[in-house]
Amino acid sequence: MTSSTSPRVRFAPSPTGYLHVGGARTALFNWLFARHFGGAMILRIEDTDFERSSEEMVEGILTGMRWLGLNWDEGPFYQSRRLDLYRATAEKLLASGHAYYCFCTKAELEKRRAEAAASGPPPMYDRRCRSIECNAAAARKAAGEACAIRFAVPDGGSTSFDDAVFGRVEFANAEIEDFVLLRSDGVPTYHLSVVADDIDMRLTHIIRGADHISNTPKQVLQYRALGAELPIFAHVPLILGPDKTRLSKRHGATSVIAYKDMGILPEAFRNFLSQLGWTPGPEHKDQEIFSSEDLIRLFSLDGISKSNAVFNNDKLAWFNTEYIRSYDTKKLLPLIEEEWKVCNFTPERSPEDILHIIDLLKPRARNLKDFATIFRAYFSDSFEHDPAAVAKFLKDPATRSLLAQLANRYQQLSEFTEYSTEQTLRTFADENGVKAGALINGARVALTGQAVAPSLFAVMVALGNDRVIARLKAVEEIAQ
RNA sequence: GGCGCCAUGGUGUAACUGGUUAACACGCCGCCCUCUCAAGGCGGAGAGUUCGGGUUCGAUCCCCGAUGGCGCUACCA
Repeated sequence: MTSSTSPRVRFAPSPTGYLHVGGARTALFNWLFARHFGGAMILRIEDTDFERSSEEMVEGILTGMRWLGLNWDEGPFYQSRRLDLYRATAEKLLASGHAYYCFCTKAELEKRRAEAAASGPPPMYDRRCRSIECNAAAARKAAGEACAIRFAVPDGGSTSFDDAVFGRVEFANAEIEDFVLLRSDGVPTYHLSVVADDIDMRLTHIIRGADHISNTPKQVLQYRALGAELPIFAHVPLILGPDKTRLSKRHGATSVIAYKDMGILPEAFRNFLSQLGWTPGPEHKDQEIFSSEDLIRLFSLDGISKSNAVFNNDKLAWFNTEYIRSYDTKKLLPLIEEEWKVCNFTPERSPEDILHIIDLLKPRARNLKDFATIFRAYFSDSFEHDPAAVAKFLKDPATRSLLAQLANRYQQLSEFTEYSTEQTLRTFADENGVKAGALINGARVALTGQAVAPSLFAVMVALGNDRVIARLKAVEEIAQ
């Protein structure tokens, strides 16, 4: 592929908040598209709203992208450091008669808007400054009067574009306001800076949220006025909460990092996000688990859906268990160690034992946090017994007493294997006329603190005879 | 309000350019397995494709309208 046909895309978040799931998916789609075609992914920080932007949020966004494994090829570029480009672009538009100075102050505009709203008509800018003669306007500006620069939207006709997802979209020019390009303080608005940057950065495809569809004609108008070639627009449907309103804090976690903190695997989250509003086509309709390589190979704009998608936590949880289950244990270990660190938990087992235990446990883990909470007993002697589990399987004094006696049998065992431990327990149960199940269930709680665990005898071997014996002997001390 | 977009079970999606008992996954229910729970196996409930017209031999698919949802409507992005 030659460089002229190699696509260039960008993710352009505004650092007014952390990376949220909608933004993450937009970033993911851009990334998949770039990687699929061997193009370039550019990261641009849209921080022209100085009030609301912060360096901390930029860091948060970068952290989120790194967590998801979405790397970029150029940037991050900061719009706040490219002000000259925007001013020059505005000047160009001014010089070619596509823009004009507007001396209306913000207060005046607000007042007029309020009045207009009362009487009915849509509160669009009335274009009053458009009729000020060029020279007169220049003179006023030279005299020090504050002014913004507005784009002069054509009077009649319409503006349209062909969206790669939505098809042809058309807006009557009469519906488009003479929007501000450059504020009176010389800072560009979004409308100006996106276009100036998208042109300057030679972007070929603009993949972004569908909330920008209505802004697009304003941008198309600028491309034309600037004599620039239009990129291909691809608007991605929005991600909604369970109540079908736009995903927000009300619905719980919106920051991508919150999902990391919840114990979600980045690969699982990425796979889940990829399925929101995109499908690889009918030949893969029975498949939902896709590796990054699959996703990159299969991704295309045609697979993007037009309707909004609802974020489903259950489905995400399912992806997560699938990924944990099949994750390479050695690669899982550092992620689990991170969870331990967060919980101030220190394992007391050897590295080999830890690997073996993770292997045993990962098929039934729901998330990474499990290893630092309900699975503690496998890694350390300091763990709590779940009161509900104790009440269910250890409330009978006879069971407790038998389990303590069982410890003595295990003490005499010459080899401690799944087979020998099971035989010992079953024989012991027979001799005492109780069901093996009762002892197994009780032992499970005594050994792991939980009513749920892998096969008991596999657990015993993983724990080792010393711990098994000690914990069984201590069964009477477990609080009821 | 105006403008734009969208509309398949509870959720995510499939159904080649109109012809299928409308498919798959998550979730839900039941059974099997069994030392618990997951997993796994088997089975089930759940949509006639938002509604109403039209075109057609035939519409989830094309057209019109309605309804609903979402988006935009700032010197925010």
